[in-house]
Amino acid sequence: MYQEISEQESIRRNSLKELEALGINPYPAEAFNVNISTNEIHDKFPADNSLYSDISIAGRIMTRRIMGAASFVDLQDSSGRIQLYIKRDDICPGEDKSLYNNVFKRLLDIGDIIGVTGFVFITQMGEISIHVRSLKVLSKSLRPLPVVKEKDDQVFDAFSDPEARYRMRYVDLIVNPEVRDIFIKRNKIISIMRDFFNESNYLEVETPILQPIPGGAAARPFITHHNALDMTLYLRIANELYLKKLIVGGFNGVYEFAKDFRNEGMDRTHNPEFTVLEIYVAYKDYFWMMEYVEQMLERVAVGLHNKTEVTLGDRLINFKSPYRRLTMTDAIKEYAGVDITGKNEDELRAICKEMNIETDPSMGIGKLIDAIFGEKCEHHLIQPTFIMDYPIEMSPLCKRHRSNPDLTERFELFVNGKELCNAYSELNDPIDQLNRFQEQLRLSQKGDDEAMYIDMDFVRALEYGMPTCSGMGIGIDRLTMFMTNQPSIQDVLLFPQMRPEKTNAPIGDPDEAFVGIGVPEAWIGVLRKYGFKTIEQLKEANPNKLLNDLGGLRKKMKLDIPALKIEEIKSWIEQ
RNA sequence: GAUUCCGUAGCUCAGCAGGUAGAGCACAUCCCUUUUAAGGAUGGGGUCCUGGGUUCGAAUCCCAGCGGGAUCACCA
Repeated sequence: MYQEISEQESIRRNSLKELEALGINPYPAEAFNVNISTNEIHDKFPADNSLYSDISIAGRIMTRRIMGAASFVDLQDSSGRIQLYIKRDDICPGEDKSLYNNVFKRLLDIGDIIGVTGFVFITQMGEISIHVRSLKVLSKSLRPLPVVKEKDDQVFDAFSDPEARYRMRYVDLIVNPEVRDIFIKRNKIISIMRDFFNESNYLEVETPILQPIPGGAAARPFITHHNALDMTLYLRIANELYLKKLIVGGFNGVYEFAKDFRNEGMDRTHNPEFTVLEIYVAYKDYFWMMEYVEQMLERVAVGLHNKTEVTLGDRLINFKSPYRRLTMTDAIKEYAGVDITGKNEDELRAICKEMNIETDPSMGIGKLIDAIFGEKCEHHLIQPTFIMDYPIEMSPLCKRHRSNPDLTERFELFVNGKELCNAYSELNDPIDQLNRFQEQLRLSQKGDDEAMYIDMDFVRALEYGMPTCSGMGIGIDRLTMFMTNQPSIQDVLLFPQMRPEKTNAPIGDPDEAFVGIGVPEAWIGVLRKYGFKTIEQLKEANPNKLLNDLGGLRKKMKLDIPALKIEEIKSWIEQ
């Protein structure tokens, strides 16, 4: 196949061949011994300069400033950048200057990966740099990297096209250091949480992603098929039921950082696959869990920022505990100005109508209340706020409220007007659980396509007895968005879901095929430019028209190649 | 799904009362031994997203499609 490449790519491929011709392997197999990183040098030099006379470091060439027989290179490794000073007569001590003149100056490019040895010094301009004694090619880059420049914290020509950044995250990570930082912070968030749970002696577990019944939440699942078992399987929408089965099994506390999958819309806060932390702890209730969440988030914020306040857009969010607690009824009273206590379905529908909130007939009491809350309250909840005691219809896995049977012991934590956590005193009454599942079934028959599936194995587990228990789920992607001040979920996912790219696959027949039917090599490029990518296309052409057009192109492009004869063209086509 | 904006060189972008496609960086050749958005000289590089239409003529105007962003709707 033939792949169209740009001029710059073609130059780099030629450089690659030249390197090989010089006996330099552009992709060597052996390890390169690195004994220091760029940030270590910046941290410790020159206070501790005795250590930096014999260093060995590797990274990517990010910019070059060539000044005759000496050059400066910005080398980037995983921790940052450092300037290299490369002097011809230092890396080429003998008569042969080709390593500098040819290899470094001509055959290496921005984006190539090299290893160097040398010593650290400070230039006249005051920049800590490495005076290079030897240089080795570690990997040749065949595609030109976007060149981002910077002066006085002002960035020039940033690689900023979101589509290109998300599709080619590797390039984004190379040239945009703040992107790398987001993902380092994301990892740190998870580590802090994991440490926190482990200190409590809770057990990290793994539960099935392929589930026969997509339980534990209400959402449209991705559906797949297992061939050997010849059965439908679903990618999990939640792992809640499995984790609770483990509490039945006798673990005191279990947690899982889980990828969940939901076959729904995508936007700034939703990706079809996303990460959720769920944790379940025996003998606790939702009051205990609120305090645990407060401690956890405070610790994450301090771990990342050394303080509990976190900047989010033009707001400052303070994760210092305790957080405000508000029942859903009180929140609606406060922000919507109505008391929903004791209201039936028709009355709630009337309230919605009055407030211009859209409803449909499938909505029960729970969904109607949720609609009012979503419309009138959520966006007010900027600082971390626990909303407690949700209507029972909305929470089929949650324990009935200890003092009001129409409510559940559930809370959600809202931050910046968005839901961050969801937690319950878990329902452990197997008979009530089955009734609630059956109620969900009725809702789904009524037309609610988000009602839950019934998992009879889960009911059976509860029948063996689950201790009182509190569980909590928190969206790791959203938490990362809050903690790193990113407005879009795509910016906290390394590889956000995208529509397939227009194929950039190789098109057309290779050079050999054209040569095979007698086309002179010099003409192959012209034919491609003219639109003949395959032999088949060429054979359908009119020879006389082709002769005329190619002759015209030859003149226009000032090609220094022999003109074609009609017999030649006919012979290609007739072969 | 709706509305709206965008798609031009490797990157960032200009060009759009329709008339031979531009800049900076990057790239190539040359000069330059402590520079740093290095500098100087010269040069090459384009399916103007795709397909139709209007027109003597379309990157530019119109229609459709593809891809992306934003807003809204949907979404435990």
